[in-house]
Amino acid sequence: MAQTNPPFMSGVPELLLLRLLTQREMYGYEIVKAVRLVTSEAISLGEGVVYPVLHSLERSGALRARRKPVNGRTRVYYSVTPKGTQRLARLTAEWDRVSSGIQAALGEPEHA
Amino acid sequence: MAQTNPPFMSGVPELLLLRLLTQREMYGYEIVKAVRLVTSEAISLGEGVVYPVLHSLERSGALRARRKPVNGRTRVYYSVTPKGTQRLARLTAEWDRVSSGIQAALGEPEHA
DNA sequence: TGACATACCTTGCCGCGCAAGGTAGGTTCG
DNA sequence: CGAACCTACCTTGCGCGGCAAGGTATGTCA
Repeated sequence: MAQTNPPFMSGVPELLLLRLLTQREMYGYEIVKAVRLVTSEAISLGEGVVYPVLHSLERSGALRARRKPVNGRTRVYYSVTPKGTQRLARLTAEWDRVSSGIQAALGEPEHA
Repeated sequence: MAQTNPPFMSGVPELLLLRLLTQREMYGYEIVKAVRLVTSEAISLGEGVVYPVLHSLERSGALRARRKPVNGRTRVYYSVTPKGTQRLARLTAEWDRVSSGIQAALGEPEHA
């Protein structure tokens, strides 16, 4: 009863974060709000999603973290490494595959 | 620590099955193969996904089951009830929202 | 007889995504 | 100076969705 590979629909938060960070360096709290913005409120990831994903991406070498004091408060800025760029490419391709597959299914005539 | 509402990316198997069954009455084993077909191999749902979803949709009144002997073997054909049609509409709308949100995020310029 | 396809089903579990809660500094305002 | 609220970071705990695996039974064809 092994659960070998991840469910086919997962990994979207990861995809979104990598994509955002490709455009510019950002910190967690900022990302939480940016996600709502760029997805036109369609998707809202809480901090309980964002921070863990950030940490795991850093651990796997897809992101680099840089602590930076701003106004006497510390922010952790993340930027995408080459490894992260690769990962983004893989996730994007997979997303395209899956979503266009679903689109195809939905696009079929209502009655055969 | 309550888990109130379902994760934003879930319910795709349900969506797919309802959509297929809208086109014609089908039985489980047939659906397993149909999903691969209509999604151009992009998505493959095993029987361990399909049957439980079928049962839960029936329990909730979205599907009606009809046992029908074919070649001395019994098949269970499922068809969509009005309730199921409503559910399909809701799921489709939600999928459109989410997937176009992601599309928007992915479509942004690589560097700001 | 064995192998393979059809056709149904359930069990068990992994891990994603999430709500909730916790810490701490900054500002604003009465 | 306390209260209320925003910024900014974090972890804990868990529900449940999706899945692999395994189980039953009939049909069929070499």
